[in-house]
Amino acid sequence: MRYRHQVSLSSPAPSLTSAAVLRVCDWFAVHARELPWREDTATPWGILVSEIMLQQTPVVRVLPRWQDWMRRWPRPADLAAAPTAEVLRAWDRLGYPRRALRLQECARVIRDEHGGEVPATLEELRALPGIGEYTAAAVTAFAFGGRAAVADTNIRRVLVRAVLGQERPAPSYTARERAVVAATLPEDTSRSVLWNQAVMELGALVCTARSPQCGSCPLASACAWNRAGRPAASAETPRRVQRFEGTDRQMRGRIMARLRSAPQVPITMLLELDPADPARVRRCLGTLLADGLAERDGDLVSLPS
DNA sequence: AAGCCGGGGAC
DNA sequence: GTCCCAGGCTT
Repeated sequence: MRYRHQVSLSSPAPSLTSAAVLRVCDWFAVHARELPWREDTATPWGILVSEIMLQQTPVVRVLPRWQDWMRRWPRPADLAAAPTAEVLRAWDRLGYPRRALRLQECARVIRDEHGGEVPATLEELRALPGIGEYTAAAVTAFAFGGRAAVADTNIRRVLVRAVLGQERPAPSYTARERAVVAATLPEDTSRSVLWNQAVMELGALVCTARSPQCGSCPLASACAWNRAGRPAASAETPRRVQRFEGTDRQMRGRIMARLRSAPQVPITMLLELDPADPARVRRCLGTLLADGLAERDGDLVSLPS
């Protein structure tokens, strides 16, 4: 285990009672949404694809893209062999298209180094492109039934409220939070898988960021934040939400949308995306070319072949 | 630890 | 207009 993951034994992390854990699992059995990547027929590959698509992207927007994607590329080898331009078009407007590039790289590594099968261990998953700490744990748990501490934005928020009594997590995943997530994870493996799913769903449906429905929460009586009167977060931890309007990120998105719409696009047409500032378009196009999201052939730009 | 990377819907 | 969404990668 790496040093920064170690927890001081002198201050054991607070946790939840086993009764509270059971209440959340019971709640999940009744209220869980029916999502296609949760069906018994879902493959590890399908679950991995869903996790990548769901990174910073709401479920409702992922659903149709995932269905099309899995119908088209049901196995890693199928995606590995696809033209990258088609992969990026299928990604459509899910956002952060570098995820689509990494997903295809991921498929190629799985084909070339794992015999075409999604690896089942945390370490092997974490080594795949586009798979970080969260996704490796999620695939371990949800695709292979392994015991792993899953910590997405929902689980972090629920546990920070219920255990630490704060309205919302810090911007970065702190060692303190990590200790709470680990301490709360049930020892029993199958119970841990259910727990991860249940807390995540609770955060998505009840313990939401904006208007938590504490009245119908199975943790209400155990929740430190609720018991304290749901105090607002201190102003010391500012939101630092990223601006979008007028940024390079927005322009990159506009360029990508234009590239998806035709086999090739003249640079002159791309420059018209911001007639007042063609230098900005050129700068953004440059970063897209550097990222491998676009290709240039003379005056023509296209998605990568 | 901080900054960057899309896009859309809820408020 | 603000905030949020099953995060990851680079510096």
